[in-house]
Amino acid sequence: MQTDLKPSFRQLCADHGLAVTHQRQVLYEVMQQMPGHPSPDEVYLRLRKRIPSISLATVYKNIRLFLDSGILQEVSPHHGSLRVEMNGHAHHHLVCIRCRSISDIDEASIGEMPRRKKLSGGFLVQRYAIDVIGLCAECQR
Amino acid sequence: MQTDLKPSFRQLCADHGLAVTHQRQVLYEVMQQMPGHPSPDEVYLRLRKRIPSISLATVYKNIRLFLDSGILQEVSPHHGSLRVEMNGHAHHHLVCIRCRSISDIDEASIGEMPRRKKLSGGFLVQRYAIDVIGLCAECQR
DNA sequence: TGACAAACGATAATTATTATCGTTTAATAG
DNA sequence: CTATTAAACGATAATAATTATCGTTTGTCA
Repeated sequence: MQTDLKPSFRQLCADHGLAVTHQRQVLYEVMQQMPGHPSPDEVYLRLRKRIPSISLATVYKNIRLFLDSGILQEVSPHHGSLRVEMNGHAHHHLVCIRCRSISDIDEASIGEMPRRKKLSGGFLVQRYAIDVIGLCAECQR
Repeated sequence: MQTDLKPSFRQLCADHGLAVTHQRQVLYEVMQQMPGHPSPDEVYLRLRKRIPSISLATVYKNIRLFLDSGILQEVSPHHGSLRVEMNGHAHHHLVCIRCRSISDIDEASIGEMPRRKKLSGGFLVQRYAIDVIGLCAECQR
């Protein structure tokens, strides 16, 4: 009996020109079973239960591959290294997916968010940080 | 002649219980002159022009101190390590400043952003990533 | 001014991630 | 169905970013 996850992953790989390996297949399945925002290490620990011989490097390599192919997305578009915010005014960020540049944009220029103090679940809102993700003028050619 | 930056920094330190050292003072001044989103290393390179003997560790220690005191802010509330987004639906994030947890919230629950295709400067919008920053129910006590 | 805690500089340690390389495996042509 | 070959694997070294350690120096406050 074939599970119906396999064919869809096989298709996904075909669409992106990736070879279908056992490791990749199980990696993908394991991640699907981890809702939320797992780190590569967390994925690795889970994956080892199904493929004890798997390497952490393989996990990193394939997660990067999935991200670069657009099969998966990162939680933060700029998680790389610490950046200090030196713009004192209320503003948000334009993040270019190609050149990775971050530029500032006035809150007024993109429209205000409807502000609420409390959200469902009792979360107390302090501020909104909005990343507008797309292509900057330069990178559109 | 005293520059009027010094007294305000002195006050800032007093408010947050920090000692006023020469290194800290110049670090702060240098960062103020770097609009945008400098990295610790970029700050270090600039700062060395004014205090050649300064250590990179001192830069890191004091930036962290400033961040923890709330004197400065980070560009991204979750820059730490790579996180994979496994929630397929359109959603945004509630980021707790205390426990660092990231939970998902439906786009509908926080109100829609006014969507535009193009922004001033020719930026081509692909999607919005919104972080609602504040305190989760747990951390409010 | 002098004592003491805090901050400094140098550098070791840690963590996250990527690169290298010899071996194994999947794709596919015959 | 098997042989060829490029791609992927596992182990591990290398790199980059950040934090910890520790002996010395400096700011704070009595």
